[in-house]
Amino acid sequence: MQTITWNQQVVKRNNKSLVLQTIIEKEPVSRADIAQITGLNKATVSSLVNDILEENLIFESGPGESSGGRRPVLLHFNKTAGYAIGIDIGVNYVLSILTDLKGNILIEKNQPIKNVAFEAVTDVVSEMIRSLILEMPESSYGAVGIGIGVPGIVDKQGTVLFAPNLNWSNISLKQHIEEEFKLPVLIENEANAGAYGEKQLGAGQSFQDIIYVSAGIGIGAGIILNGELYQGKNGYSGELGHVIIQANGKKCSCGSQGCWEVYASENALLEMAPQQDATLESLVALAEENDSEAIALFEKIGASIGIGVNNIINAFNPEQVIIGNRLVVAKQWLEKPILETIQTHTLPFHQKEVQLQFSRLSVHSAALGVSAFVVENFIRDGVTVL
Amino acid sequence: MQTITWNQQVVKRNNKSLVLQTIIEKEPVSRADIAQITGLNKATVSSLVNDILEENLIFESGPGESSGGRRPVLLHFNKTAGYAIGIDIGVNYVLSILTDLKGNILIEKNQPIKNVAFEAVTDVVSEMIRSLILEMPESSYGAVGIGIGVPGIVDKQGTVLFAPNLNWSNISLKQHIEEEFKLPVLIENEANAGAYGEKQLGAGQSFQDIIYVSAGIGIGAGIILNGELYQGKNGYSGELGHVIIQANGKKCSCGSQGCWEVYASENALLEMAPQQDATLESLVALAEENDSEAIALFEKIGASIGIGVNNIINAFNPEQVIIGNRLVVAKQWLEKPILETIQTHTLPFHQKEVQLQFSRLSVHSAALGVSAFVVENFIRDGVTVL
DNA sequence: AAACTTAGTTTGGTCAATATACAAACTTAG
DNA sequence: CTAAGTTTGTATATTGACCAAACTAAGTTT
Repeated sequence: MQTITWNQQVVKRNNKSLVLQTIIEKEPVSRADIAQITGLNKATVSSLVNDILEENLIFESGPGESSGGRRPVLLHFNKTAGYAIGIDIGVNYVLSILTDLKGNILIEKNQPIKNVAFEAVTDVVSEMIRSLILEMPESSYGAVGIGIGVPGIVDKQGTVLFAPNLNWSNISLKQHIEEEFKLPVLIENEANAGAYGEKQLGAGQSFQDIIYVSAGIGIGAGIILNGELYQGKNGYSGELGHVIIQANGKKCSCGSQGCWEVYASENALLEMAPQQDATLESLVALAEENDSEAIALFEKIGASIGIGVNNIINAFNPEQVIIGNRLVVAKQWLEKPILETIQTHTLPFHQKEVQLQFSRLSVHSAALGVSAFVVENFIRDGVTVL
Repeated sequence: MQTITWNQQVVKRNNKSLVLQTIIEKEPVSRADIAQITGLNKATVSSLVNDILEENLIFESGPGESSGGRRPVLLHFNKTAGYAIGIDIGVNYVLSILTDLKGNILIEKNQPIKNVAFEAVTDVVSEMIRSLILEMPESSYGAVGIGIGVPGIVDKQGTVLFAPNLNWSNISLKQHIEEEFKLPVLIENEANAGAYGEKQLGAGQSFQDIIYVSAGIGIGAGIILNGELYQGKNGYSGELGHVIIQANGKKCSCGSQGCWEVYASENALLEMAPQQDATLESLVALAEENDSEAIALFEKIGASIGIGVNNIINAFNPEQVIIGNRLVVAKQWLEKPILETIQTHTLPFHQKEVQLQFSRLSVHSAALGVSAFVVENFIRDGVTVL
């Protein structure tokens, strides 16, 4: 049984968080505006704002326009009160970014990797973090945390249980990085991270129920319900790539048969290509030259993606489906077959208002997602403790 | 933006609810126990308990066992302070129950129907409600509400958007019943109701993430995440019966192809049966006589159910999957092929700890689910208003 | 210049939770 | 059969958070 008791401290913490969130979303904004938006009393807002001012998370600027009376003091979110580090570990690269508290990228580093052994990768990651911290501007709070996205199954303790493409299993990544840097560290599945990134900073900002499909070498998915990432029982859900769309179909590397990703991923694309040495990029190049074979290939993949998206819509009835990761470069040829498949398969009631979109943050979805996560944790826990 | 402000009233409401919930779950229980369990101060508990006593929702009984000091006053939930009405509208029957506030069934009425026209069905429903109210014992609050489960898509306003098997569309059921009885009315999809029933009173009581598969004439699903029913954007989610498990497969009545329910529902079973006039009951009778053809048929259906359950587990990573509704009578022959399909298809990490179970409430899942919903709403809203 | 508006602060009040002290009722050791 | 210790539950005063209302500040409108 969950035993959360409610008292005045909880009330204050929540209201303070509400005021801060309002400032972040609506800046510049006056105290009077906040009172109006939140329904809190002017006096309460004033008091809470003063608390937050002392914490350096917001600042005042010169008076704004009068609307017929005294001019308001405008409040702004101090997005450079601290910085977050976001890392995206891919199968053949490590991408790292330093962002301010609003998710703007200040520094970006990208390093190809060949050796995917745990020690080799974490060496690269550590080195990148060190250099980001060195190059970071001065600020009140410094680095507020490190977020890492991983292409694999991660549990709630930050252990990478299984990452087939990296050949990792049971790696205590969070503990390892936390010990080295003594900062809050958070590990998330790459698709979950991408979903959160798009929700906070990209294509999904005005939606509450979003499914983000990470269509890359395999297929993963991040599921956002009621505005929050759904994590399943053990923290690992969203293995939508292994939903069966063809009973007794082609063998999948997971041991099952007929999984979605066998028909709709980058791997599926390359396997179906007639060329021996095809890459996603080479096929896109062909399609751009109007090569009908390449275009037909993309359309076939698109139809298969559509089958899975149909399943997602019927199962979750989300407001929005976002397609992300590498296959986005072929959007031009994929979009139509996906939409057609939905139109001919999905229940009309579910189809009616759902939005299909492609990633807006491109390669940064996952890194921005974990960095946004870090910021959220900092704002929620870190500051109220002060 | 959601603008929930927090104040002392909210605190009190939540703490009061916490205390009442504790009494319901742990009765008989003393004030001191509650303070210990909830973390609230003894005095606070005392005051809140007195409030709830005045509302007649709990009562005191003689002193309990001493544990070395003064003997405690035991508190009990007054489960007969009011009664809830639960209705399950099926394709060829209407089942109605009167329950106390703990979900015990006091009166049950079941009436077969042939005419599924809206007016005919609501006449039956109204008549049943009237007679239940007449037969209801005296109590402080009387009938606290009416819940109705419907085999179709229901929106958050209680309108039945589409119920193919009843041939209903756009029926303002909630409004209609509310006007007649002047009681709170709540409409829910049959599978959602069943899921909630099993969660509160049946097989799912100790789990937080549950998928309830309603395997009947069609297939529906109720999705419980973090202990709460997931309702999707418009209140209609969980159309898992129309997830595609065979791309370009058999035509489905929904207009799509290869939907799960085309392969795994009661309809699928009857269609595959060699006998012209087969029914679920006749096939079960055959299987009980060891008819190998009938048994093979159930096993085939079981394997198809397994494919869909695999998809559910990989997508949601739930703690428990409950199979309910009519096909449960064939549990004996279905269980093994379902489990085998999961073992050979589902990701090992997801498979590891998930429970597969069959409904414990049998035909009452849905009716008990809506009735439990009514009780919950009453306890949460109804009483705090007093 | 007077009247009105709007922004933000100060003051005093209310309410819920809490700490503390205490009474009631029971057990146990000698 | 006491006396000491425990446990349950209540009474009282305090704390702290929000709020309403009065007030100051700084503008606009007529």
